[in-house]
Amino acid sequence: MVLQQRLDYGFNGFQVPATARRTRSTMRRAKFQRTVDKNQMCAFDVLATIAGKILQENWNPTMTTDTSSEKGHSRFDKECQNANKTFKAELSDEGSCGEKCFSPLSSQTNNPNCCLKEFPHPESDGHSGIASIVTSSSFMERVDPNNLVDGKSHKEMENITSNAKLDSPGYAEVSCCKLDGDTSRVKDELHKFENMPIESGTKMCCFEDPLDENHPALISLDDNAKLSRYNDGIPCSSLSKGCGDVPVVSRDDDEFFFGCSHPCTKPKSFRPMASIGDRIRKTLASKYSKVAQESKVDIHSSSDGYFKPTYHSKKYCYKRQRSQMNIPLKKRKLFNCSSVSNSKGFLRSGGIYYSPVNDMSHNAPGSSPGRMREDCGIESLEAHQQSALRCGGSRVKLRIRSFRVPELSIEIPETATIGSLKRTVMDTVTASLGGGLHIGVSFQGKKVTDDSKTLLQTGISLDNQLDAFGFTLEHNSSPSLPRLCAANSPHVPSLEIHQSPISPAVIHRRSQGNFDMLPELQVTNLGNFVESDLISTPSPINASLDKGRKDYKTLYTVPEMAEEELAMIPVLQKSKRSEIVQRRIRRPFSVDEVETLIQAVEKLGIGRWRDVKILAFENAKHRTYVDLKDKWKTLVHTARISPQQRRGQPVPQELLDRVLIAHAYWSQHQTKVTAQTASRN
DNA sequence: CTTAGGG
DNA sequence: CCCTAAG
Repeated sequence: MVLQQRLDYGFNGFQVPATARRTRSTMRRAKFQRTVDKNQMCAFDVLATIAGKILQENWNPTMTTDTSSEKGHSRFDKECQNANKTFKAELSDEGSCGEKCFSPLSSQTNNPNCCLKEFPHPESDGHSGIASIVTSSSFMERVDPNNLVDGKSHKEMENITSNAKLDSPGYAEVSCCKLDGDTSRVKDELHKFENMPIESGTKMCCFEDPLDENHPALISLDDNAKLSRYNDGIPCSSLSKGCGDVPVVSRDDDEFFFGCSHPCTKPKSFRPMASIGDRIRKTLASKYSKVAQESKVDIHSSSDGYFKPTYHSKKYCYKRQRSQMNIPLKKRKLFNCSSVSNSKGFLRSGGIYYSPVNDMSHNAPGSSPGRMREDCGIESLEAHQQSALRCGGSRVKLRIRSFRVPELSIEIPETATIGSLKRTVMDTVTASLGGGLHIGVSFQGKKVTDDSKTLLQTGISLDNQLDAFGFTLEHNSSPSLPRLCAANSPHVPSLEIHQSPISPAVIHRRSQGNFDMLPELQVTNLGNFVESDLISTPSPINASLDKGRKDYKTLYTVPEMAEEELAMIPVLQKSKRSEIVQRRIRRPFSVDEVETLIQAVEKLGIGRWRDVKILAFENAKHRTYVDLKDKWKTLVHTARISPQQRRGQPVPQELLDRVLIAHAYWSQHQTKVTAQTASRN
């Protein structure tokens, strides 16, 4: 058996650009600016739309190493093996919007006089939804790892940190994962803003220098913008919403909610989602006491060396989405927050995120640097407001610096290619985003739960300390613990270690509202902002806590093992934690197996799959009788279709003929028996 | 737990 | 290959 050392990457969140991206080279932060009329658009809608817009985009991971643009396997491998350098995982939009592909929107962002762009509603339905937008993106946020680990050098950490989030440019390189949005998407999504007033462009132009790289997204909200409409339970984004399984909510702007503007081929059951309001209520009921949900996306390589995420999608119904968006439809269950166990299933969604407070001007009073936020689903997004950004007497302008997605964890072999790594990251990211998102709003340290309140009623006004205003992205699956952007009462999660001979050691965080984690990690979590680590540890021994690593929040090490053993991990985790649901690795039946199956069925008949299993596949542990039944089903189907329609490893026609014969015989036999039984009765 | 059937 | 109803 070949043992293969694996690298385990723990991404504690990708950085998602606040708005559309421009060129990769400029790496500017997008600014996003909209105007909302009074009472026409609730705040949640605006945020939801923005978040959804961003997350709808197709992401394509781009790996870069070190600070240079050098790419390549050898370089990367070297980096990984040294395990003391950093890498950057940049997710970009598949090159579809490269430098040659400026949208009208982005192409004007450098012109201060033309920073606004109006996009009339494409549909000539009388609506005149127009939004203003300013883009000036800078997605590269760097951090000096040496400053994060209590002075320890980065090399001492013996791992690769990933995605530290600081907003100060000019630091040494650090690995980070980013999601770059496609500018054109912004334009598309702006169409969703119907019934919105047209605001004079000149009114908006003066807020910020579009060339300023640090300028985040801007949202212009009316003071009286209501927070209510979001209560209708519409998620702002849901990548996993295939046309079929997810209800397309009938709503004026439902097209925005993913993609299914075209009728689905198959109507499926309508499964309404819990409204955000309900979830918030539930959340408050368990305020600060629930276990922080944390999940990982584990990716194991199959025997063919191709890396597969935990889940694979089967259908792609996403508007403008490409095949890389492998969001399994069934996974939506795991995102459903109605069940705690389910919510733990796929995404280890309890990320702890350390909000780097490098921009002190935006800090809430009394908040300490390195304040910690505890998430159960998605990284809170930073929403900084600037009173200087006011425009008009009754509008509140918010600045969202970036959206972030929850922690991700992937695992790949050392020998994996960069392409494999990209695919892995891609799958992981898309999977994590697949559950859809909700927006949470907190103000002055308190979660705003009444969606029907206006901003004024909530106390959000121009003269407020706007920094006390925070937004969070929440998974649909999340139990939705409240997350506070004001760090007055951060609840520090605890740690919980699970180790087994096979399953990786996992440190789970548990939100208890108090400090009960290991002191060492407490210090770390409070004092550092490193978002995630890449830990390459071939032995579970390294998973122990006292390794002097102070910057990690999650340890997830996988011992060397063979492929088949590796596939057992989720099973063990599932049985142990009752949370991890891992799809088994696909193992196509060989011709020999098919023949064996046919022989057994010919002998035993259909419908005795357990006997077939015992008779013919006793030693094939990975073939359950359900598998055999399924295989027979597919064999029959295969035999009935034309050879041109068949896919996969071809099965000899002779075997297929036997399948048909046996199936026909036993079907008839069974029906005879049934008929005889029925006639007897 | 097995089986059957839809996804 | 997953999920679930049904027995």
